[in-house]
Amino acid sequence: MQKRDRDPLAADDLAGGPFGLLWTEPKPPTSQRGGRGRGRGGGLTRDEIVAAALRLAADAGDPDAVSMRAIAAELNVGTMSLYHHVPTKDDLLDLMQDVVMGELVIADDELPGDWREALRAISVRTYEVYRRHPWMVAGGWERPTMGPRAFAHIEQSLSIFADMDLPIQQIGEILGAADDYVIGFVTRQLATERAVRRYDLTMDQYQEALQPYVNRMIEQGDYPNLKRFAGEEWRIEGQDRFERGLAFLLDGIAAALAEAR
Amino acid sequence: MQKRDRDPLAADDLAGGPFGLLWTEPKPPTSQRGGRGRGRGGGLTRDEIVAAALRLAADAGDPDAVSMRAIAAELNVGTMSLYHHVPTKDDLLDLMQDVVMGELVIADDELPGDWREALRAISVRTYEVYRRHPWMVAGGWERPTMGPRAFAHIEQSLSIFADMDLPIQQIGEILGAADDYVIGFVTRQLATERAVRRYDLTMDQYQEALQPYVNRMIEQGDYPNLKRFAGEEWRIEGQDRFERGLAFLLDGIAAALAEAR
DNA sequence: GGAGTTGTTCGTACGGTGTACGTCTACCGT
DNA sequence: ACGGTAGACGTACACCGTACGAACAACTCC
Repeated sequence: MQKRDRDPLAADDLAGGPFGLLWTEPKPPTSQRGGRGRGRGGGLTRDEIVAAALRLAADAGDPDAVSMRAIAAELNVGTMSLYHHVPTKDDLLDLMQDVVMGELVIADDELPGDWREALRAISVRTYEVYRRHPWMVAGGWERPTMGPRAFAHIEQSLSIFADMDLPIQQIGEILGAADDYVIGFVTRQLATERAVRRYDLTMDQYQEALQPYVNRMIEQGDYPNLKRFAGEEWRIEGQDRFERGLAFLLDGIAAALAEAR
Repeated sequence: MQKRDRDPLAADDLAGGPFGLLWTEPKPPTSQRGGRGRGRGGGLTRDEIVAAALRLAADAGDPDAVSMRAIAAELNVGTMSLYHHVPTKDDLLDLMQDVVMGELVIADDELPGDWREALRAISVRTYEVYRRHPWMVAGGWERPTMGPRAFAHIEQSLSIFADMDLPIQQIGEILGAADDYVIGFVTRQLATERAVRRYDLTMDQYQEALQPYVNRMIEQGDYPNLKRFAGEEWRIEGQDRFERGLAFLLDGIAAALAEAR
């Protein structure tokens, strides 16, 4: 994916910096038409493209399934037609990402009042959303999401500390740490699953294959501590471990907040 | 990158499962020769390939710089020659990854005796290593590293809890949480930097461009909490924030360990 | 109504990727 | 001396993102 030439002095750039391009100047929804023939107002919209891309990414769990050609085929449209609505594939990924960011926002009446529970809820939600959209972890991430829905998410995250009068710096540290943990967990979990899929195994088969290999390594190397646990069942767990690690983090944050008081 | 056909019943597979292939059956170091002409014993070795790939990945920070053609060119060798020493590019990434895993291991006399300080040291080291090798975060990750050097790293991680008599399950949770946090942090940090590079800006320019955009968003939307902090300086920090978040996590772990006692 | 403008679609082409397949060559064991 | 073979290599295929420019329908203006 090579960088596209961008005139740094283009009017749009001056208007809103690199950020304004996508979000502040949405293409007007061209008048719908039945057919998709050539000519003006062909009915193809940016939203349609984003939706199709999301559909492709969801159907195949594989992020590579999202290619400009595939999206175009999905919409019965020439590949290059897409580029009139989206400057670059990276930008398209940004747009997709922002749609997903919408799923991060928790309904107001479901957000706990206690900051700890609220942050836990948001983190769990984030975890679930990333699991639902693995391409967001593997692909994209070219730009820290700055679309409108991302703002809504950030706003909600900030709101849970609203009545505590903390400096923004500290809030940023806390929210950042939680985000880091979540996406780290998902990244590693997805990596394991991709590894399993690479050999067309199930998770159980993978574990079974891993065991004798590890034993062999232990035998022929000097690993006293590994050896100590060699016999025991060693499971790669899912959401369980996620909650545990998150609890560590939240406890640590709580301690820091209590101390500062 | 499409999956390569793999005969699931091949002899090697049965010997060591999917794991044995790369690590337990290294190609013998063929007798070195001066020239690289055709014929037997051409002097090209797996180690050489891995080294060249690492060199390429390091020179250009870009993980895309590592292509089979580029590696071959670096070695003055035909592209397809590489495939006699490495089954797949993914496997090559695994090999590269394992070399880097070697950098994770801390010299024994530098590893603190206290578990907390030791885990901190390992996490910081991990952070530094991933920063040095950004391609490991963006690329690879197809298989949780299981090479010899990875074992050394795991062994060292386990060693810091050796005298505490904890169940393996709990140790796994703790080490896993630390790893998750670290790679999450690096992933997000690298993402930001890649975003900045996408528009050929420096970090400062990026921050400058971000500010007015955020302000504009705040003005035209309903973001009371964001608004509260709108005026304040908001910096995207580096290692500082890493240490802070890590401290949260370690504090939480310490609390859990103290309670169990 | 005719002419020009403008917005959109789309075909072709370029340079890149990973790698399957078959061929060639120089060494090795006999 | 000679066949077998390990290893290097050329070609080709199917994919990717996207630059470029032509084709065309609808709108605006005279």
